[in-house]
Amino acid sequence: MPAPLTPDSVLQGLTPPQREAAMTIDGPLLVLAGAGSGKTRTITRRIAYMVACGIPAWNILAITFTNKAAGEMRTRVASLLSGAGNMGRGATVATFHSLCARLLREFAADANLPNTFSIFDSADQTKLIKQAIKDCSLSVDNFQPGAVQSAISNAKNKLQTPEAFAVNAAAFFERNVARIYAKYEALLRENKAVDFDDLLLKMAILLRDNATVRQTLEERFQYVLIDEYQDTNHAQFVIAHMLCRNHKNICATGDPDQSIYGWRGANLSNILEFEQFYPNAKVVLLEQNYRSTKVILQAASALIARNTKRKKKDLWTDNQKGEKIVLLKAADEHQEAAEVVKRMKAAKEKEGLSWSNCAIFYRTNSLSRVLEDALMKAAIPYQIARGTEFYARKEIKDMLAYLRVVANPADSVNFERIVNVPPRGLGDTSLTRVQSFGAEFDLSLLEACGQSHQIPGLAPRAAASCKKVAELFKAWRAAAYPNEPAVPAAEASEAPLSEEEEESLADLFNQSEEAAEELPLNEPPFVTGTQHSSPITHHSDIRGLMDRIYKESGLEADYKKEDDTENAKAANIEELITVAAEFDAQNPTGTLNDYLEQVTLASDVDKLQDAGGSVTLMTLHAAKGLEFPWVAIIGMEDGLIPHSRAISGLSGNNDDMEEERRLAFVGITRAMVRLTLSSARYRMVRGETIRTIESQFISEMPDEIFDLVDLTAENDDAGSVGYHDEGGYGRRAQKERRSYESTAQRSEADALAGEFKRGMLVRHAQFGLGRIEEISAAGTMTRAVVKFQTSGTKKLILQYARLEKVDA
DNA sequence: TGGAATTGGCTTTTT
DNA sequence: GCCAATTCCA
Repeated sequence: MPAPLTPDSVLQGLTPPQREAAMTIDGPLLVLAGAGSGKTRTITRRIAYMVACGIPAWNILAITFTNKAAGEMRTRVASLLSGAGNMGRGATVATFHSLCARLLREFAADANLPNTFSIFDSADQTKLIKQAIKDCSLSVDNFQPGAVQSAISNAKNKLQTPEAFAVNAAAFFERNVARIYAKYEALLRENKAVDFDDLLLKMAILLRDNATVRQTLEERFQYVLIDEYQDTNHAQFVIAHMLCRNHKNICATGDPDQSIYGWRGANLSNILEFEQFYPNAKVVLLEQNYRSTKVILQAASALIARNTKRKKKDLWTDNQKGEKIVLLKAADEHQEAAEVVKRMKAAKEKEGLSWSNCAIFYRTNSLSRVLEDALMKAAIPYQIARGTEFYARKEIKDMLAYLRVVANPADSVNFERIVNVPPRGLGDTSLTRVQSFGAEFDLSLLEACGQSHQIPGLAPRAAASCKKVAELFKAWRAAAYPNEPAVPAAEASEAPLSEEEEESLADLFNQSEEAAEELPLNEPPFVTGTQHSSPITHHSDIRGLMDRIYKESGLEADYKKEDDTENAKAANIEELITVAAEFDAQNPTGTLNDYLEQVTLASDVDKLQDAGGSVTLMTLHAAKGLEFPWVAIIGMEDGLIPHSRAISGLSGNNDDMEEERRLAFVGITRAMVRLTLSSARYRMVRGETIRTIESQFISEMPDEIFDLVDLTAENDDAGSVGYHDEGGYGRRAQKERRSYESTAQRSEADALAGEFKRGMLVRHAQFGLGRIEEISAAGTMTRAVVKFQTSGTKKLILQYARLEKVDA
């Protein structure tokens, strides 16, 4: 019997500031929660407190950053509210993206969206952008899809429609992006799809322009809480504030020092200027840290103090002082990884930790490989926070593409992906014909396939193959949506195949038909052929649909005939089917769209298991919000942390640099007891070994908190060229021969990088006297940022700049 | 048309 | 060094 829920009982054990935050439920509230200050605890208690005060849970909306965080919050709130009966049920806890997806489905008509839209992931998006570029008769070489994609994404985050974007587009590039953007939007519409950014943009615009919808939702969500507010972008800002326009019951929690998503459009001023926006807002600071040792906190505070864009906040802790931070300098990345692993193992044994107490962070995903090798060699279990990796596999994407087309037959992007997978004799030439036919009569690719017999110039065999595919999809669609009248496209393909056509296709479709026949008739819920059973309406059966597609599409036969031994593809699909079965079990009323949405909006951290008994590897970004007793951050090098892209400072200010510093701060503050920061003197980057420089962030923290472990032989300056034994043969030798010159340049660059150091006084023939502010090694080029006394700050390439050292 | 072989390009972070 | 896209060949 859970204790009765009273406001007092809910607040038990909170500190005065936490209590104040939890008890402020009406009006705007900003909770500035330092790292490890018990924010989640405060938020969950706050929700429970509201319910205890008589606010029904279904009037409460909490928005988190990841699905995992949402899940955790849901669980914690549920256990706090277990004694609250009905009043405690029905709170909405979701991420911005999943919330918007859900609401846009509910208000599809108001949002001017088709009722079953698909959500395109970045890969789909890229394909569509490429097509848009081509459709604008521009070249993919001149307009890099990636660059266009981020330009469009930025525009969407700022709620700029193509028209609005065009108005502001002055330069050549922007003007063309405006055209591409408009075309891209048209293509999305044709595919009945929205991209990630659209979920936010369309919801924001709907709330902004449609008073009825706004009122409905404002009544539904009378209390709104937004976590990780420092990472919200403009669209999210608009959504949040439109939802609270009248009641103003908005609680934003976050920490400006942990804002690490500026590159994705997050706008730090959302949190910095919260009080300007709501002049009567209450602000609560949570400054006491319960997580880390004094030493770790000291390091973190010293580092973050270098930033200018922040709200001053003094973290303190009652925890013990703790051990010094290990500053590890290795000769190369292999030694670095081996040593980190060795020390982790030692710490585990000495201090009685479990593997799941340990985590290793890095700036870029590519750094995980060396670590994996080292961990495998040491036979240590590990997990990588890369849940999306599984979904990125070809066979998985193919399978999901089938499902996506079933859910949304207008999705030509995904249809194109699998129309010839497994091979069905539909190559480029055939497909182009189908495409142009579809374009002419305003049909989706699948619809065009259904009418393949009318397509001029299409080889009979290809036409028959098209028709067959269209029929497969018709059958799957009917099975998945038993209550739906047959779609027109399917009707168009009524004409039965001629005998000849059947015959000529026999070899292509042989396996799949056999497989279909083999399906046991009573194996629920599907029966072969066009018989209609309708289990889906009553019970989610993604698994059944997937099973059926796997067999009938010919994928299974295709994968299984592949050279025996390790049948990785088939195994992965089986894994996918297993996971789908879990979805069915957990979401009995879930639809195909729900499933696809979950899969598409899943993030890396979402897949992490808590007590897996294994070491956790992840990027610094993914580490946000987590904590571990033992932490190592590898690759503490200039160009990595801070990343070279931030150093080169294309944005012209040092916002990027500050964000990198915050990223390091986030990493450091994840550690509870032990922290190791490591760097490698030489590191292989994209197949080239480069000489590295220690991260400037190291020098921004006080020396005395470090315990230096230097494994590099200090005499390698002269002999550095021969450091790496190159076994030169094969393609590598070829490449080496070709790039002999650049190799020579590189050792010169290495030498230069060794010669010039940060802080050094130098003279330039043209710019005069200056001081080196940064040094960065980037491939064959070593760059220096030099602040000149009279000519300002310049970025120079050392090889060409001919700098002279000046002795003070 | 489809598979194999070669080449060029490239990497920051993710909903 | 790795991957995707392109080219080459049966």
